[in-house]
Amino acid sequence: MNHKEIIAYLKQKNLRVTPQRVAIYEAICKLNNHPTAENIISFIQVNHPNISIGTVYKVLDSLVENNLIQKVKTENGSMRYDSHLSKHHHLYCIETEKIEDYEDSELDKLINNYFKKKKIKNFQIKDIKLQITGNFK
Amino acid sequence: MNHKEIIAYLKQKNLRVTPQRVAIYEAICKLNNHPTAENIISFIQVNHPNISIGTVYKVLDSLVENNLIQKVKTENGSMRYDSHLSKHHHLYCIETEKIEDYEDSELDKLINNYFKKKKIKNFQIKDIKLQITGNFK
DNA sequence: CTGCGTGCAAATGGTTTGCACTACG
DNA sequence: CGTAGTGCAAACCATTTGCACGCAG
Repeated sequence: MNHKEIIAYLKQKNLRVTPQRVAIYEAICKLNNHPTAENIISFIQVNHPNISIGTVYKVLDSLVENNLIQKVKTENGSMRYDSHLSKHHHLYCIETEKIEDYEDSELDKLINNYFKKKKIKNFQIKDIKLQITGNFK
Repeated sequence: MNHKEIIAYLKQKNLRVTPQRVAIYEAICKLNNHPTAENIISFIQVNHPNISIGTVYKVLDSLVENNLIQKVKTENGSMRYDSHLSKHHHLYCIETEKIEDYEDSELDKLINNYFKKKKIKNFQIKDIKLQITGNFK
């Protein structure tokens, strides 16, 4: 998604278009693979030296609220952000702490079918996410 | 697991038996359902008024390292502890933030079989955990 | 113009750390 | 007795908040 498209997208979502918002959203798109707030900040500070950390967090929150991005929590507690919106699971690399998206509609179907037959008692399922840990080869 | 058994268990794991350790491990067993460090501290402080927060965290770390308990991270980033060691998944209640264990060897078998056939390219799976979110009825 | 968005700096909160002291084995 | 464990308080670090100013609509 390029600059113009981002601006159009923000407008369409009824968000005020500010240079900071555009930059932050652009950063998340370019920094593929779940950047932390820190990653985003240092990426942006190249072109926006006076953007403030507080602002970044505020913008991230509003992007999450308006469903432009998703928040992913990690093993060590810090948050990561993902511009990839469709339902997906995550691969966690034990060694490098890298996180990658994993989409697999066949697997989703399998699991959904399983829970269609076998309900969990006293619990109504809303969503199922897999955390797959291992190593990239 | 009662007091005596806990002491025996710690010994068997080559851990020094101190009143603090016993109390903390006992607290986690009794406070079924994934207490936070804070939950544990306030539970223990009834009988051990001068136990220190730092100590609790240190003991929790050593119990985790020695495989007496497991660490579970939550949505909001704080850690929870679980004396339940066998492989299991988690049910997250959206409304109450309650976490419950979910064991289902049939499901595990299904998923393992699936990934035996369909490998993820460039990734070697070590473990798979499901986060099932929804509501308790 | 009006109010949302921003920058700054201080506050927060859960967790960690350093160090002198204590007590388990 | 020697060393691992403890208590305390200060440090950490990612994130949040409050407030005055600035800019988008």
